[in-house]
Amino acid sequence: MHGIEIAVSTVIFALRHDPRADCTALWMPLVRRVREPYEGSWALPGGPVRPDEDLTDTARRTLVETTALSPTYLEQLYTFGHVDRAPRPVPGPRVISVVYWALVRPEEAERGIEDENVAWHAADHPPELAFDHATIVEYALWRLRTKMEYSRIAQAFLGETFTLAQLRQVYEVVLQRTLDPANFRRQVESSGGVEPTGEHLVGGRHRPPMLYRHRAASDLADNGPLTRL
Amino acid sequence: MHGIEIAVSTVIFALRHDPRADCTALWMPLVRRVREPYEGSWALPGGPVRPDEDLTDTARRTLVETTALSPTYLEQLYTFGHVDRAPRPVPGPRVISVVYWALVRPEEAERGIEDENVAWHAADHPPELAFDHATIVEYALWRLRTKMEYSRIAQAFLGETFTLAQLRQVYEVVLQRTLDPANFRRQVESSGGVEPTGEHLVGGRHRPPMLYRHRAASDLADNGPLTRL
DNA sequence: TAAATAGTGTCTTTAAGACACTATGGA
DNA sequence: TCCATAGTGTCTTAAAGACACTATTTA
Repeated sequence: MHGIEIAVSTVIFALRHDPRADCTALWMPLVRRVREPYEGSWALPGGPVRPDEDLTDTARRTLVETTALSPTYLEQLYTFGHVDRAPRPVPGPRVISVVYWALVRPEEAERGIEDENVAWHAADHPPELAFDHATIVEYALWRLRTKMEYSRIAQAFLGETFTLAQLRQVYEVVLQRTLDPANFRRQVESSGGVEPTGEHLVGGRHRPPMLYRHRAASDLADNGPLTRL
Repeated sequence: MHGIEIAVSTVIFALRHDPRADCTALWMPLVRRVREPYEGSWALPGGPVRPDEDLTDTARRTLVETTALSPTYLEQLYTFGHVDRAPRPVPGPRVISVVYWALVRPEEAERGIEDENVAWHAADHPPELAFDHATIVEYALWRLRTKMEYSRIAQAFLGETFTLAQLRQVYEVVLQRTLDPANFRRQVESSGGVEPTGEHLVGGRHRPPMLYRHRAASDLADNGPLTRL
Protein backbone atom coordinates (compact mmCIF):
# COMPACT_ATOMS: atom_id res chain seq x y z
CA MET A 1 0.00 0.00 0.00
CA HIS A 2 1.29 3.39 -1.01
CA GLY A 3 -0.93 5.53 1.24
CA ILE A 4 -1.88 9.00 0.07
CA GLU A 5 0.36 11.50 -1.66
CA ILE A 6 -0.12 15.20 -1.13
CA ALA A 7 0.62 17.83 -3.76
CA VAL A 8 0.11 21.55 -4.28
CA SER A 9 -1.17 23.11 -7.50
CA THR A 10 -1.67 26.78 -8.26
CA VAL A 11 -3.95 28.72 -10.57
CA ILE A 12 -2.08 31.89 -11.59
CA PHE A 13 -3.88 34.81 -13.14
CA ALA A 14 -2.42 37.81 -14.92
CA LEU A 15 -3.86 40.51 -17.14
CA ARG A 16 -2.25 40.32 -20.56
CA HIS A 17 -2.71 42.52 -23.57
CA ASP A 18 -3.37 40.69 -26.80
CA PRO A 19 -1.94 42.94 -29.58
CA ARG A 20 -3.78 41.09 -32.36
CA ALA A 21 -7.27 41.61 -30.95
CA ASP A 22 -6.17 44.82 -29.17
CA CYS A 23 -7.86 43.69 -25.98
CA THR A 24 -6.74 42.85 -22.47
CA ALA A 25 -7.90 39.62 -20.85
CA LEU A 26 -7.25 37.19 -18.01
CA TRP A 27 -4.56 34.64 -18.80
CA MET A 28 -2.97 31.81 -16.88
CA PRO A 29 0.18 29.77 -17.37
CA LEU A 30 -0.20 26.02 -17.89
CA VAL A 31 2.40 23.28 -18.10
CA ARG A 32 2.33 20.30 -20.41
CA ARG A 33 2.35 16.89 -18.80
CA VAL A 34 5.35 14.83 -19.86
CA ARG A 35 4.15 11.45 -18.58
CA GLU A 36 1.06 9.37 -18.01
CA PRO A 37 -1.65 9.86 -17.04
CA TYR A 38 -2.78 12.64 -19.38
CA GLU A 39 0.61 12.80 -21.11
CA GLY A 40 0.63 15.75 -23.52
CA SER A 41 -2.34 17.49 -21.86
CA TRP A 42 -2.10 20.90 -20.20
CA ALA A 43 -2.23 21.06 -16.43
CA LEU A 44 -1.81 23.48 -13.54
CA PRO A 45 1.75 24.01 -12.32
CA GLY A 46 2.53 22.27 -9.04
CA GLY A 47 4.21 19.32 -7.42
CA PRO A 48 4.48 17.17 -4.30
CA VAL A 49 4.92 18.68 -0.84
CA ARG A 50 8.35 18.07 0.61
CA PRO A 51 8.53 16.58 4.12
CA ASP A 52 9.70 19.81 5.77
CA GLU A 53 7.96 22.37 3.62
CA ASP A 54 4.94 24.53 4.42
CA LEU A 55 2.15 24.37 1.86
CA THR A 56 2.58 27.98 0.73
CA ASP A 57 6.29 27.34 0.31
CA THR A 58 5.52 24.40 -1.95
CA ALA A 59 3.26 26.66 -3.99
CA ARG A 60 5.96 29.32 -4.35
CA ARG A 61 8.75 26.84 -5.05
CA THR A 62 6.89 24.89 -7.75
CA LEU A 63 5.81 28.18 -9.31
CA VAL A 64 9.39 29.33 -9.64
CA GLU A 65 10.63 25.94 -10.80
CA THR A 66 8.09 25.47 -13.58
CA THR A 67 7.16 29.01 -14.67
CA ALA A 68 9.76 31.32 -13.00
CA LEU A 69 6.93 33.45 -11.64
CA SER A 70 6.75 35.20 -8.24
CA PRO A 71 3.18 36.20 -7.41
CA THR A 72 2.15 39.42 -5.65
CA TYR A 73 -0.82 37.62 -4.15
CA LEU A 74 -1.10 33.99 -3.05
CA GLU A 75 -4.01 32.40 -1.20
CA GLN A 76 -5.24 28.89 -0.56
CA LEU A 77 -8.22 28.03 -2.72
CA TYR A 78 -9.53 24.56 -1.87
CA THR A 79 -8.34 21.01 -1.31
CA PHE A 80 -9.44 18.50 -3.90
CA GLY A 81 -9.39 14.93 -2.67
CA HIS A 82 -12.00 12.88 -4.48
CA VAL A 83 -10.99 9.25 -4.74
CA ASP A 84 -11.66 9.24 -8.49
CA ARG A 85 -9.84 12.48 -9.38
CA ALA A 86 -7.49 10.43 -11.51
CA PRO A 87 -9.07 7.82 -13.79
CA ARG A 88 -8.96 4.35 -12.21
CA PRO A 89 -7.22 1.98 -12.48
CA VAL A 90 -4.16 4.14 -12.45
CA PRO A 91 -0.58 3.40 -11.49
CA GLY A 92 0.71 5.01 -8.31
CA PRO A 93 -0.95 6.25 -5.15
CA ARG A 94 -4.02 8.42 -4.76
CA VAL A 95 -3.16 12.14 -4.80
CA ILE A 96 -4.81 14.89 -2.78
CA SER A 97 -4.18 18.40 -4.12
CA VAL A 98 -4.11 21.52 -1.98
CA VAL A 99 -4.79 24.20 -4.58
CA TYR A 100 -3.67 27.83 -4.30
CA TRP A 101 -4.50 30.77 -6.50
CA ALA A 102 -2.16 33.60 -7.31
CA LEU A 103 -2.07 36.98 -9.02
CA VAL A 104 0.98 38.33 -10.82
CA ARG A 105 1.70 41.75 -12.28
CA PRO A 106 1.97 42.21 -16.04
CA GLU A 107 5.74 42.97 -15.94
CA GLU A 108 6.29 39.81 -13.90
CA ALA A 109 4.18 37.81 -16.35
CA GLU A 110 6.36 39.03 -19.22
CA ARG A 111 9.45 37.67 -17.47
CA GLY A 112 7.91 34.20 -17.04
CA ILE A 113 9.20 31.19 -18.95
CA GLU A 114 7.39 30.41 -22.17
CA ASP A 115 8.34 27.41 -24.30
CA GLU A 116 6.87 24.28 -25.77
CA ASN A 117 5.88 22.96 -22.34
CA VAL A 118 4.93 26.19 -20.55
CA ALA A 119 2.45 28.59 -22.14
CA TRP A 120 -0.19 31.18 -21.28
CA HIS A 121 -3.84 30.46 -22.07
CA ALA A 122 -7.06 32.48 -21.84
CA ALA A 123 -8.55 31.70 -18.43
CA ASP A 124 -12.10 31.77 -19.76
CA HIS A 125 -11.45 29.35 -22.58
CA PRO A 126 -8.82 26.90 -21.37
CA PRO A 127 -7.75 23.97 -23.53
CA GLU A 128 -8.56 20.41 -22.54
CA LEU A 129 -7.08 20.03 -19.05
CA ALA A 130 -5.72 17.02 -17.15
CA PHE A 131 -7.43 15.50 -14.08
CA ASP A 132 -10.11 17.74 -12.52
CA HIS A 133 -8.16 20.88 -13.37
CA ALA A 134 -10.98 22.33 -15.50
CA THR A 135 -13.22 22.33 -12.43
CA ILE A 136 -10.44 23.88 -10.39
CA VAL A 137 -9.88 26.70 -12.87
CA GLU A 138 -13.61 27.39 -13.01
CA TYR A 139 -13.75 27.62 -9.22
CA ALA A 140 -10.67 29.84 -9.05
CA LEU A 141 -12.26 32.19 -11.57
CA TRP A 142 -15.42 32.33 -9.50
CA ARG A 143 -13.43 33.10 -6.36
CA LEU A 144 -11.45 35.80 -8.12
CA ARG A 145 -14.61 37.46 -9.43
CA THR A 146 -16.44 37.16 -6.12
CA LYS A 147 -13.52 38.53 -4.15
CA MET A 148 -13.08 41.45 -6.53
CA GLU A 149 -16.46 42.73 -5.40
CA TYR A 150 -15.65 43.10 -1.71
CA SER A 151 -11.85 43.34 -1.38
CA ARG A 152 -8.93 45.22 -2.88
CA ILE A 153 -7.18 42.31 -4.59
CA ALA A 154 -7.50 44.11 -7.93
CA GLN A 155 -4.47 46.12 -6.85
CA ALA A 156 -2.38 42.93 -6.85
CA PHE A 157 -2.61 42.98 -10.66
CA LEU A 158 -0.88 46.36 -10.80
CA GLY A 159 2.54 47.79 -9.98
CA GLU A 160 3.64 50.30 -7.36
CA THR A 161 1.78 53.22 -8.86
CA PHE A 162 -1.20 53.25 -11.19
CA THR A 163 -3.92 55.50 -12.51
CA LEU A 164 -7.56 55.05 -11.62
CA ALA A 165 -8.23 54.21 -15.27
CA GLN A 166 -5.79 51.31 -15.01
CA LEU A 167 -7.41 50.09 -11.81
CA ARG A 168 -10.81 50.39 -13.41
CA GLN A 169 -9.64 48.36 -16.38
CA VAL A 170 -8.68 45.53 -14.03
CA TYR A 171 -12.24 45.44 -12.73
CA GLU A 172 -13.70 45.68 -16.20
CA VAL A 173 -11.62 42.85 -17.62
CA VAL A 174 -12.12 40.50 -14.68
CA LEU A 175 -15.82 41.21 -14.15
CA GLN A 176 -16.47 41.44 -17.90
CA ARG A 177 -18.56 44.59 -17.77
CA THR A 178 -17.93 48.29 -18.18
CA LEU A 179 -17.95 50.61 -15.17
CA ASP A 180 -18.85 54.26 -14.99
CA PRO A 181 -15.55 56.18 -14.58
CA ALA A 182 -17.12 58.86 -12.38
CA ASN A 183 -18.80 56.46 -9.97
CA PHE A 184 -15.75 54.18 -9.92
CA ARG A 185 -13.51 57.07 -8.97
CA ARG A 186 -15.74 58.10 -6.09
CA GLN A 187 -15.98 54.55 -4.75
CA VAL A 188 -12.26 53.94 -4.82
CA GLU A 189 -11.38 57.32 -3.36
CA SER A 190 -13.84 57.00 -0.49
CA SER A 191 -12.81 53.41 0.25
CA GLY A 192 -9.45 54.60 1.51
CA GLY A 193 -7.57 51.80 -0.25
CA VAL A 194 -5.46 54.13 -2.38
CA GLU A 195 -3.76 57.47 -1.97
CA PRO A 196 -2.55 59.98 -4.59
CA THR A 197 1.20 60.15 -5.09
CA GLY A 198 1.10 63.78 -6.24
CA GLU A 199 2.75 62.73 -9.52
CA HIS A 200 1.02 62.49 -12.87
CA LEU A 201 1.48 59.87 -15.55
CA VAL A 202 3.41 61.44 -18.40
CA GLY A 203 3.68 60.33 -22.00
CA GLY A 204 -0.02 59.69 -22.52
CA ARG A 205 -1.92 61.17 -25.40
CA HIS A 206 -4.37 63.17 -23.31
CA ARG A 207 -4.74 64.99 -20.00
CA PRO A 208 -2.17 63.41 -17.68
CA PRO A 209 -3.95 61.43 -14.94
CA MET A 210 -2.96 61.35 -11.28
CA LEU A 211 -0.89 58.40 -10.13
CA TYR A 212 -2.01 56.55 -7.02
CA ARG A 213 -0.40 53.97 -4.76
CA HIS A 214 -1.76 51.28 -2.41
CA ARG A 215 -2.21 52.35 1.15
CA ALA A 216 0.05 50.08 3.15
CA ALA A 217 -2.25 49.97 6.15
CA SER A 218 -5.15 48.43 4.28
CA ASP A 219 -5.17 44.66 3.85
CA LEU A 220 -5.81 43.53 0.29
CA ALA A 221 -7.62 40.35 0.99
CA ASP A 222 -9.84 40.30 4.09
CA ASN A 223 -9.18 36.72 5.15
CA GLY A 224 -10.15 37.31 8.75
CA PRO A 225 -8.01 35.62 11.38
CA LEU A 226 -5.98 33.83 8.71
CA THR A 227 -4.18 36.96 7.61
CA ARG A 228 -1.31 36.14 9.94
CA LEU A 229 -0.59 32.74 8.41
CA MET B 1 10.92 8.39 6.77
CA HIS B 2 7.20 8.27 7.36
CA GLY B 3 6.07 10.76 4.72
CA ILE B 4 3.01 12.89 5.39
CA GLU B 5 -0.20 11.79 7.01
CA ILE B 6 -3.50 13.36 6.05
CA ALA B 7 -6.41 13.79 8.44
CA VAL B 8 -9.79 15.51 8.52
CA SER B 9 -11.08 17.56 11.46
CA THR B 10 -14.42 19.30 11.79
CA VAL B 11 -15.66 22.32 13.69
CA ILE B 12 -19.33 21.69 14.53
CA PHE B 13 -21.60 24.50 15.62
CA ALA B 14 -25.04 24.28 17.19
CA LEU B 15 -27.30 26.74 18.99
CA ARG B 16 -27.87 25.52 22.52
CA HIS B 17 -30.02 26.97 25.23
CA ASP B 18 -28.33 27.32 28.60
CA PRO B 19 -31.13 27.02 31.20
CA ARG B 20 -29.00 28.44 34.02
CA ALA B 21 -28.22 31.73 32.30
CA ASP B 22 -31.47 31.57 30.26
CA CYS B 23 -29.60 32.46 27.12
CA THR B 24 -28.91 30.77 23.79
CA ALA B 25 -25.37 30.64 22.44
CA LEU B 26 -23.09 28.96 19.94
CA TRP B 27 -21.65 25.68 21.19
CA MET B 28 -19.36 23.08 19.69
CA PRO B 29 -18.52 19.50 20.65
CA LEU B 30 -14.91 18.70 21.52
CA VAL B 31 -13.21 15.39 22.22
CA ARG B 32 -10.55 14.75 24.81
CA ARG B 33 -7.22 13.44 23.58
CA VAL B 34 -6.38 10.06 25.04
CA ARG B 35 -2.71 9.96 24.06
CA GLU B 36 0.31 12.15 23.49
CA PRO B 37 0.83 14.77 22.25
CA TYR B 38 -1.61 16.95 24.18
CA GLU B 39 -2.99 14.02 26.14
CA GLY B 40 -5.94 15.20 28.21
CA SER B 41 -6.48 18.38 26.18
CA TRP B 42 -9.63 19.08 24.22
CA ALA B 43 -9.47 18.84 20.43
CA LEU B 44 -11.66 18.93 17.35
CA PRO B 45 -13.24 15.61 16.34
CA GLY B 46 -11.63 13.98 13.32
CA GLY B 47 -9.29 11.27 12.16
CA PRO B 48 -7.12 10.02 9.33
CA VAL B 49 -8.43 9.73 5.77
CA ARG B 50 -8.88 6.12 4.65
CA PRO B 51 -7.26 5.11 1.34
CA ASP B 52 -10.57 4.88 -0.54
CA GLU B 53 -12.55 7.57 1.18
CA ASP B 54 -13.54 11.03 -0.08
CA LEU B 55 -12.66 13.88 2.28
CA THR B 56 -16.29 14.75 3.06
CA ASP B 57 -16.94 11.08 3.82
CA THR B 58 -14.08 11.12 6.31
CA ALA B 59 -15.62 14.17 7.94
CA ARG B 60 -19.05 12.54 8.22
CA ARG B 61 -17.68 9.20 9.38
CA THR B 62 -15.43 10.59 12.12
CA LEU B 63 -18.29 12.84 13.25
CA VAL B 64 -20.59 9.87 13.71
CA GLU B 65 -17.89 7.74 15.32
CA THR B 66 -16.82 10.28 17.93
CA THR B 67 -19.91 12.40 18.55
CA ALA B 68 -22.82 10.51 16.88
CA LEU B 69 -23.79 13.73 15.08
CA SER B 70 -25.12 14.11 11.52
CA PRO B 71 -24.82 17.70 10.32
CA THR B 72 -27.38 19.50 8.16
CA TYR B 73 -24.59 21.56 6.64
CA LEU B 74 -21.01 20.54 5.90
CA GLU B 75 -18.41 22.56 4.01
CA GLN B 76 -14.66 22.53 3.65
CA LEU B 77 -13.01 25.30 5.67
CA TYR B 78 -9.26 25.29 5.09
CA THR B 79 -6.26 22.99 5.00
CA PHE B 80 -3.73 23.49 7.76
CA GLY B 81 -0.31 22.16 6.90
CA HIS B 82 2.36 24.14 8.72
CA VAL B 83 5.40 22.03 9.43
CA ASP B 84 5.36 23.06 13.09
CA ARG B 85 1.65 22.49 13.77
CA ALA B 86 2.65 19.85 16.29
CA PRO B 87 5.46 20.74 18.69
CA ARG B 88 8.81 19.35 17.55
CA PRO B 89 10.44 16.97 18.21
CA VAL B 90 7.39 14.76 18.18
CA PRO B 91 7.00 11.06 17.53
CA GLY B 92 5.26 10.05 14.31
CA PRO B 93 4.90 11.68 10.90
CA ARG B 94 3.88 15.23 10.07
CA VAL B 95 0.09 15.62 9.77
CA ILE B 96 -1.79 17.86 7.36
CA SER B 97 -5.41 18.54 8.38
CA VAL B 98 -8.18 19.25 5.94
CA VAL B 99 -10.69 21.01 8.17
CA TYR B 100 -14.46 21.10 7.59
CA TRP B 101 -17.10 23.06 9.40
CA ALA B 102 -20.61 21.86 10.09
CA LEU B 103 -23.94 23.05 11.43
CA VAL B 104 -26.36 20.80 13.32
CA ARG B 105 -29.92 21.39 14.47
CA PRO B 106 -30.72 21.68 18.18
CA GLU B 107 -32.67 18.39 18.28
CA GLU B 108 -29.74 16.63 16.63
CA ALA B 109 -27.33 18.22 19.10
CA GLU B 110 -29.42 16.85 22.01
CA ARG B 111 -29.04 13.33 20.63
CA GLY B 112 -25.24 13.60 20.44
CA ILE B 113 -22.96 11.65 22.74
CA GLU B 114 -21.87 13.43 25.87
CA ASP B 115 -19.52 11.81 28.38
CA GLU B 116 -16.19 12.32 30.04
CA ASN B 117 -14.37 12.47 26.71
CA VAL B 118 -16.95 14.23 24.52
CA ALA B 119 -18.53 17.48 25.66
CA TRP B 120 -20.01 20.72 24.34
CA HIS B 121 -18.20 24.01 24.91
CA ALA B 122 -19.01 27.65 24.26
CA ALA B 123 -17.54 28.44 20.84
CA ASP B 124 -16.53 31.96 21.87
CA HIS B 125 -14.67 30.85 24.98
CA PRO B 126 -13.16 27.47 24.24
CA PRO B 127 -10.90 25.72 26.76
CA GLU B 128 -7.20 25.25 26.07
CA LEU B 129 -7.09 23.35 22.77
CA ALA B 130 -4.57 20.90 21.31
CA PHE B 131 -2.35 21.70 18.31
CA ASP B 132 -3.44 24.78 16.32
CA HIS B 133 -7.10 24.04 16.99
CA ALA B 134 -7.70 27.38 18.74
CA THR B 135 -6.73 29.17 15.51
CA ILE B 136 -8.95 26.83 13.54
CA VAL B 137 -11.97 27.49 15.75
CA GLU B 138 -11.40 31.23 15.52
CA TYR B 139 -11.29 31.03 11.74
CA ALA B 140 -14.39 28.84 11.57
CA LEU B 141 -16.27 31.36 13.69
CA TRP B 142 -15.18 34.15 11.40
CA ARG B 143 -16.34 32.20 8.33
CA LEU B 144 -19.68 31.40 9.95
CA ARG B 145 -20.28 35.05 10.83
CA THR B 146 -19.13 36.31 7.46
CA LYS B 147 -21.25 33.81 5.58
CA MET B 148 -24.32 34.58 7.68
CA GLU B 149 -24.33 38.05 6.14
CA TYR B 150 -24.66 37.02 2.52
CA SER B 151 -26.12 33.49 2.45
CA ARG B 152 -28.96 31.51 3.95
CA ILE B 153 -26.94 29.10 6.08
CA ALA B 154 -28.77 30.34 9.20
CA GLN B 155 -31.59 28.03 8.15
CA ALA B 156 -29.29 25.03 8.65
CA PHE B 157 -29.54 25.66 12.40
CA LEU B 158 -33.31 25.15 12.33
CA GLY B 159 -35.73 22.30 11.62
CA GLU B 160 -38.27 21.79 8.83
CA THR B 161 -40.51 24.66 9.88
CA PHE B 162 -39.72 27.72 11.94
CA THR B 163 -41.02 31.16 12.83
CA LEU B 164 -39.31 34.34 11.70
CA ALA B 165 -38.58 35.10 15.36
CA GLN B 166 -36.64 31.82 15.61
CA LEU B 167 -34.73 32.60 12.43
CA ARG B 168 -34.01 36.07 13.72
CA GLN B 169 -32.69 34.65 16.97
CA VAL B 170 -30.17 32.56 15.02
CA TYR B 171 -28.80 35.75 13.46
CA GLU B 172 -28.81 37.59 16.78
CA VAL B 173 -26.95 34.85 18.63
CA VAL B 174 -24.36 34.25 15.92
CA LEU B 175 -23.75 37.90 15.04
CA GLN B 176 -24.02 38.99 18.68
CA ARG B 177 -26.28 41.95 18.07
CA THR B 178 -30.01 42.60 18.13
CA LEU B 179 -31.95 43.05 14.89
CA ASP B 180 -35.08 45.06 14.25
CA PRO B 181 -37.94 42.55 13.90
CA ALA B 182 -39.78 44.64 11.32
CA ASN B 183 -36.79 45.18 9.05
CA PHE B 184 -35.65 41.57 9.47
CA ARG B 185 -39.06 40.30 8.39
CA ARG B 186 -39.04 42.41 5.25
CA GLN B 187 -35.53 41.37 4.28
CA VAL B 188 -36.20 37.67 4.72
CA GLU B 189 -39.57 37.78 2.97
CA SER B 190 -38.24 39.69 -0.01
CA SER B 191 -35.15 37.47 -0.29
CA GLY B 192 -37.27 34.55 -1.44
CA GLY B 193 -35.42 32.07 0.77
CA VAL B 194 -38.46 31.07 2.80
CA GLU B 195 -42.14 30.49 2.16
CA PRO B 196 -45.08 30.45 4.59
CA THR B 197 -46.53 27.02 5.36
CA GLY B 198 -50.00 28.43 6.10
CA GLU B 199 -49.80 26.88 9.60
CA HIS B 200 -49.27 28.81 12.80
CA LEU B 201 -47.15 27.82 15.78
CA VAL B 202 -49.49 26.87 18.61
CA GLY B 203 -48.78 26.64 22.33
CA GLY B 204 -46.99 29.96 22.60
CA ARG B 205 -47.98 32.53 25.18
CA HIS B 206 -48.92 35.22 22.68
CA ARG B 207 -50.25 35.78 19.19
CA PRO B 208 -49.44 32.60 17.23
CA PRO B 209 -46.78 33.37 14.59
CA MET B 210 -46.76 32.02 11.05
CA LEU B 211 -44.57 28.99 10.38
CA TYR B 212 -42.22 29.10 7.40
CA ARG B 213 -40.16 26.51 5.55
CA HIS B 214 -37.01 26.69 3.42
CA ARG B 215 -37.59 27.09 -0.28
CA ALA B 216 -36.06 24.01 -1.85
CA ALA B 217 -34.98 25.84 -4.98
CA SER B 218 -32.70 28.25 -3.18
CA ASP B 219 -29.19 27.11 -2.35
CA LEU B 220 -28.17 27.70 1.24
CA ALA B 221 -24.52 28.31 0.72
CA ASP B 222 -23.51 30.05 -2.52
CA ASN B 223 -20.28 28.15 -3.15
CA GLY B 224 -20.28 28.87 -6.86
CA PRO B 225 -19.17 26.05 -9.13
CA LEU B 226 -18.35 23.85 -6.14
CA THR B 227 -21.99 23.29 -5.24
CA ARG B 228 -21.95 20.05 -7.21
CA LEU B 229 -19.10 18.49 -5.31
C1' DT C 1 -9.23 73.79 -32.34
C1' DA C 2 -10.78 69.01 -32.32
C1' DA C 3 -10.47 64.72 -29.96
C1' DA C 4 -10.01 62.15 -26.05
C1' DT C 5 -9.54 61.25 -21.54
C1' DA C 6 -9.42 63.35 -16.50
C1' DG C 7 -12.22 64.72 -13.16
C1' DT C 8 -16.77 67.16 -10.85
C1' DG C 9 -21.73 67.89 -9.88
C1' DT C 10 -26.22 66.28 -9.31
C1' DC C 11 -30.35 63.65 -9.88
C1' DT C 12 -32.78 59.09 -9.38
C1' DT C 13 -33.27 54.69 -7.52
C1' DT C 14 -32.64 51.28 -4.07
C1' DA C 15 -31.79 49.28 0.26
C1' DA C 16 -30.93 49.66 5.14
C1' DG C 17 -32.27 51.32 9.45
C1' DA C 18 -35.23 53.81 13.04
C1' DC C 19 -39.43 53.82 14.95
C1' DA C 20 -44.49 54.55 15.45
C1' DC C 21 -48.37 52.02 14.71
C1' DT C 22 -52.12 48.17 14.40
C1' DA C 23 -53.44 43.04 15.25
C1' DT C 24 -54.22 39.03 17.99
C1' DG C 25 -53.55 35.62 21.04
C1' DG C 26 -53.01 34.06 26.35
C1' DA C 27 -53.18 35.04 31.33
C1' DT D 1 -58.32 44.19 30.11
C1' DC D 2 -53.40 44.07 30.05
C1' DC D 3 -49.30 42.41 28.15
C1' DA D 4 -46.26 40.47 24.98
C1' DT D 5 -45.35 39.33 20.65
C1' DA D 6 -46.90 39.29 15.48
C1' DG D 7 -46.98 41.98 11.80
C1' DT D 8 -47.61 46.80 8.87
C1' DG D 9 -46.57 51.62 7.46
C1' DT D 10 -43.57 55.28 6.74
C1' DC D 11 -39.76 58.42 7.27
C1' DT D 12 -34.63 59.16 7.09
C1' DT D 13 -30.21 58.07 5.53
C1' DA D 14 -26.58 56.10 2.70
C1' DA D 15 -24.97 54.01 -1.23
C1' DA D 16 -25.20 52.77 -6.16
C1' DG D 17 -26.01 54.09 -10.71
C1' DA D 18 -27.11 57.30 -14.75
C1' DC D 19 -25.57 61.06 -17.01
C1' DA D 20 -24.55 66.01 -17.98
C1' DC D 21 -20.96 68.93 -17.32
C1' DT D 22 -16.11 71.22 -16.89
C1' DA D 23 -10.79 70.67 -17.26
C1' DT D 24 -6.51 69.70 -19.50
C1' DT D 25 -3.55 67.67 -22.39
C1' DT D 26 -1.76 66.04 -27.40
C1' DA D 27 -2.10 66.08 -32.28
